[in-house]
Amino acid sequence: MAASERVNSRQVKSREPADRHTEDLSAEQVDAAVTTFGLLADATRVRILWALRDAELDVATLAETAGCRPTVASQHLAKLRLAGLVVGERDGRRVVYRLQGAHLRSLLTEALFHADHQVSG
Amino acid sequence: MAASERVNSRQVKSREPADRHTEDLSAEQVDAAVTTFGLLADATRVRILWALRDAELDVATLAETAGCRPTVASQHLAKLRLAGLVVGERDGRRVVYRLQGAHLRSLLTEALFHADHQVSG
DNA sequence: TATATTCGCAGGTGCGCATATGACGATAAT
DNA sequence: ATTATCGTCATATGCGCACCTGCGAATATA
Repeated sequence: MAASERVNSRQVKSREPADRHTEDLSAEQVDAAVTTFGLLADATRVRILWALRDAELDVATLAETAGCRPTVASQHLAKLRLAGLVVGERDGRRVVYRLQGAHLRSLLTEALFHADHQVSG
Repeated sequence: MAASERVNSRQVKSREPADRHTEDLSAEQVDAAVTTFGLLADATRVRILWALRDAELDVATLAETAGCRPTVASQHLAKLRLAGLVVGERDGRRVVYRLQGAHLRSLLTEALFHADHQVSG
């Protein structure tokens, strides 16, 4: 970012989430959304998250489903885990991952539905 | 899951969107979603798109809103236009942009609501 | 004048590779 | 029987390298 960036001084603080959609965006909100979008901007991660949409799977299974090597899947899962999008639980030698929160699920559905519209439209 | 599951041959044509969410993802679908996510993985573009959520604005206004220079805003708008997320119409010397399709709107709302949850949670 | 396009550069990211950590099973020594 | 050691499988991590992307500056176009 340039040093002379005009800071969007939004001092509105206490608003209901009901009319949040009318509000301007806070920097943290944009940052969080951008981070999530950035993580979703990868085919392998999308396939991994989609596989985790309705199941808890280990790294090897996710790798096979996503069509990548377990090492690569592990790297992606580490990023997703650090971002709080997934959680992993040890089960013996394996680690079983699952989605964190319901928002991501609906977000994925919405996005891929939108994508399907774009493809066939 | 056996080892012999590979290319999602896209022969399923007539499916209801209702059980689409149970389907496997096609490569084109993933590609389209990843492209969209990639475009949304930028703070300036998110702010631009959010500003276009319920209004039609020109480049200068969008630049001021997004906190960037008009040149930069134009570059972002060019990408968004090429991807079909926005459309621009000439109005004299200016070009007025607007969102294309309702899916993007709901996707933005969903994502930023998710982001807001992450921030305050 | 307002937008658009092109080019060059710095920064970020995914992948392949090698390696480390951790857990389970088997086997052998005490 | 206990435990110590080895080997292996599953996952995680660090490194180097191409590749992509956003910004700035200059230029073109309407």
